[in-house]
Amino acid sequence: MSSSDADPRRDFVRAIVADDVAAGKHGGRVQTRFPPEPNGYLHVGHAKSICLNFGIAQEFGGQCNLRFDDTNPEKESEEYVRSILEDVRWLGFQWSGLYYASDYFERLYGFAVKLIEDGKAFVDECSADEIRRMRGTLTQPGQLSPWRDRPIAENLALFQRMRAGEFPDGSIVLRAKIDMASPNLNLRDPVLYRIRRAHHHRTGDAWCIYPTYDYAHGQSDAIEEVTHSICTLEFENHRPLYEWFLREIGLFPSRQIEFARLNLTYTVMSKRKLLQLVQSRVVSGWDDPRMPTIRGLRRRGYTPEALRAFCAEIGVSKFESVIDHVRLENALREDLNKRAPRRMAVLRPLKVVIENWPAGHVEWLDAVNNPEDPSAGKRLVPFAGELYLERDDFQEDPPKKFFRLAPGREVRLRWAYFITCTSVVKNAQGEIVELRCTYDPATKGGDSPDGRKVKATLHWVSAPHALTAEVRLYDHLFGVEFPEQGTDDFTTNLNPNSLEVVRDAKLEPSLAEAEIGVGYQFERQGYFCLDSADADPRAKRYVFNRSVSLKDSWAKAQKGEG
RNA sequence: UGCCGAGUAGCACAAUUGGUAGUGCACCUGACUCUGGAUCAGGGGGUUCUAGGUUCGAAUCCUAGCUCGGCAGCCA
Repeated sequence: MSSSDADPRRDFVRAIVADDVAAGKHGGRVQTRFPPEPNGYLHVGHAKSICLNFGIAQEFGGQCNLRFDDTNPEKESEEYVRSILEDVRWLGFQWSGLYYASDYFERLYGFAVKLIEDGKAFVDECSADEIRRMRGTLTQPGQLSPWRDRPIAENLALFQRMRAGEFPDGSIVLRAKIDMASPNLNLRDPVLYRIRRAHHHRTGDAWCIYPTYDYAHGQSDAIEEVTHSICTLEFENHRPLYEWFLREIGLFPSRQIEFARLNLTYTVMSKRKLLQLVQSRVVSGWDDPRMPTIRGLRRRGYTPEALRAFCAEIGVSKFESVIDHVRLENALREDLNKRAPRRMAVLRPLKVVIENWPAGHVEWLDAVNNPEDPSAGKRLVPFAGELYLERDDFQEDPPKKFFRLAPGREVRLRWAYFITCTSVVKNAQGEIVELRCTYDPATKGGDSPDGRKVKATLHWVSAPHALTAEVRLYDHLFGVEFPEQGTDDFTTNLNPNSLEVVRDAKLEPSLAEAEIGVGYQFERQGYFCLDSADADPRAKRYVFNRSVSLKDSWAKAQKGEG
């Protein structure tokens, strides 16, 4: 993690940790953990949690484990484990210990036996339906299970036989004996173990009983002696249960602290909904560049630095806020502005012929790689008698504030020459197909010795040297700020134009050496990167993703004009 | 019903133990003059939900009220 990262705000979680350290709690030791369930891909919301957990450990000289919360074999897989490992590393974090809740199955079983022996847990033969019915409601207490007072020895024997596979799936469960009248429904004799004959990605078929999250999570924290167990708000009501287990079993007193998960405008963040988008083919996969997943963002061109800076900037609180998507974009712009090499690319080419250019002549001109960073050096760009300009950079009948090319007008071609448009060539339909221009040899490099000014500098690409590329322009996946608001079906708010493919873009030849994972600024347009899945530069297949556009004040100005 | 959280600028959010209310977007102005769709600088804009209270001092603490949101699975 680079030292240039923004200082994280001192949020309420850090305040708690700082207080504990100052008070000498746990000898001043700080231990956190990031506990994903391997049932899907990580998204920016997880990045927030990762930055929080690993960040706090770093700041307080502590440690952060990566622990997979793999207690539900039916939804989990090795594929997800691998992707999560990769994403956490890519974000720039290194875990102290790599653990799996499934590693603790034997010990968790032992703790359950202890609870039974202490008369604090029992085997219940009620069905899931019955348990649900007897739990009571928000306003009424629940009823005691008829099996609640079974003798300890019988519970022990039954639990042992559950493990041994003597009962069918879902037939009986182990429950804690707490309080069926508690206003907190989580304390109404919660289930600790259920029977599921499912193949587990790590323990295989060794177990047919699996612990529930509530039972497994806190004990796993305690086993690792996690001092601060940071999770999201929906677990707040579970905290009394979390503490009950640690107290009754007599384990390390890990402390659970809840914060608000990340929400972003113009997207959805739940794994379930993201999965729905993948399965319904609205997107091409979990790594579709429009997805808020870590993989999607990476493929889109986001950098770990930008993501970390974003997380530091938004801070953490207990308020379920919705962060403006532009703040994510700004974090990327800020990062890439400092270090992305500049290149020229014409997305919608309009051919230009320089009439007074010596036939067959080619010049290689110096072009600065990054005006923000002199150490980035220069490159050479070829200039010949035919080139491409952006169609939008020419107007035959320009409105008042249009400063770019028009008949009779002179503009500068970046790093090259001043050119003047002399005529327009149209086809039978009256469409402009080509421009005729002249260049001023005295303006080589872009300065005119007589000091005359031009109002615009345009990007361009030499026609005979141009690479042809596919460029994918992305917009928000959803057309409204809050896709889940005011509708039962969030997909009705999908933005039909979230992907625009430009198939005949022209690139300056140096882009043939573009590398996957590097962001380039296409001047005056935005930041782009090679698509890691579909591009193959060695086979001359160039596919670029627009990571984020440059701020667009011209479009705004135009809008203002009406 | 219980627990928790939130009401702050047009919008979305901040504000370390009580000490001149900040950030992004939007808006306005200026600088640069080889990204005029980049970048940088500056500016306008708030009775901090209401009513009381504590205090030299309250967005922050207390009381009452109003409004809104989250959670309540043999998922995690």
